Amino acid sequence: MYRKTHQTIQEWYQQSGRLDLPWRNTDEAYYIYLSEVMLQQTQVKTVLERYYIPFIERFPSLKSLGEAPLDDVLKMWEGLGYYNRAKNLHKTATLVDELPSDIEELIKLPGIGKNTAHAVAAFAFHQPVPIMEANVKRILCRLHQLIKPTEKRLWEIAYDLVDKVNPFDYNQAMMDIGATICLPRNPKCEICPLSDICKGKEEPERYPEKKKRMVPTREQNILIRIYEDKLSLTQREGKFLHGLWGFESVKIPECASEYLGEVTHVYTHFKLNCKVYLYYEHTPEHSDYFSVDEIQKLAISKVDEKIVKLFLATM
DNA sequence: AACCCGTGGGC
DNA sequence: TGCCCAAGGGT
Repeated sequence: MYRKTHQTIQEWYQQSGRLDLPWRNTDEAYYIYLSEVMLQQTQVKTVLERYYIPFIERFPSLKSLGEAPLDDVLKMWEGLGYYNRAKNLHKTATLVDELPSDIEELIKLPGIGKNTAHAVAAFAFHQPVPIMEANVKRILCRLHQLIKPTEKRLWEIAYDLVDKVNPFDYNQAMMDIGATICLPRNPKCEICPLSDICKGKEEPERYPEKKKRMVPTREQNILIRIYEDKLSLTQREGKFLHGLWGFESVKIPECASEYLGEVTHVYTHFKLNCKVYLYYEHTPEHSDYFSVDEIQKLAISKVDEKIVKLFLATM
């Protein structure tokens, strides 16, 4: 089954695949696992140019990662987004000495879902299983003209199509085909190695259904408390920007505070509009205070980075 | 199943 | 510009 298709995919991969990606040229399971977590909902270019190598240099082994303070891990993750990934990565490093090879064991670890478990199994342990990320999903939808498929159906198709002889190259190839040929818009069907078995190539952009997003706007008042030339920041505790340091959000700014200006930021699900106020404390409150230099050593989010810049620009 | 969780690329 | 979207996981 699919013998010819598998051969075509393998030939395409050797000719046109992204063979030089660093996580494709290592046997170290930790390095492969790390790449899978960093690449969740994150483009290859971002991970490749700014995060993957520095993170490995700072935390060269699962052991060193587990022994490090979470704040250090978050600092290396700063700017990459979805910070629960860093928290779960660190947690997993404290739980195991080595990554398990079984999908059932991998999926029990925090931050490893069905896809990442399959990816680690296929790429680190060369198991004959398919993966199921954004590129593969789009390809499978087009191959079978699926507009809004269930996860179950997608996995059935994936297991049917996977090349069990060379699952590593097959899975890497599928992602490359999705990233360079089977594009969301204007796919290059005329040069696609899968075009022989693709039922959706006449109207590829019909599959799968586009996501529609609501982007409401939220208003916030940010209060920068200053005491002896140092700024007050607190470490966030909820799910949002977990573990990162940031400025305080208040309902009503202190009446003696000075209006600095506005900062905006766009997230996936909402737009944030911050009015920033400055307030000089007479006595220190129960939060920590940092100089601008000291703030550089903390892990903070993009919004708070913008707020620091606004503060510096108005001084 | 649907929603929350960040940031930046690319058009 | 504004919008879609990216090697998803947790709930």
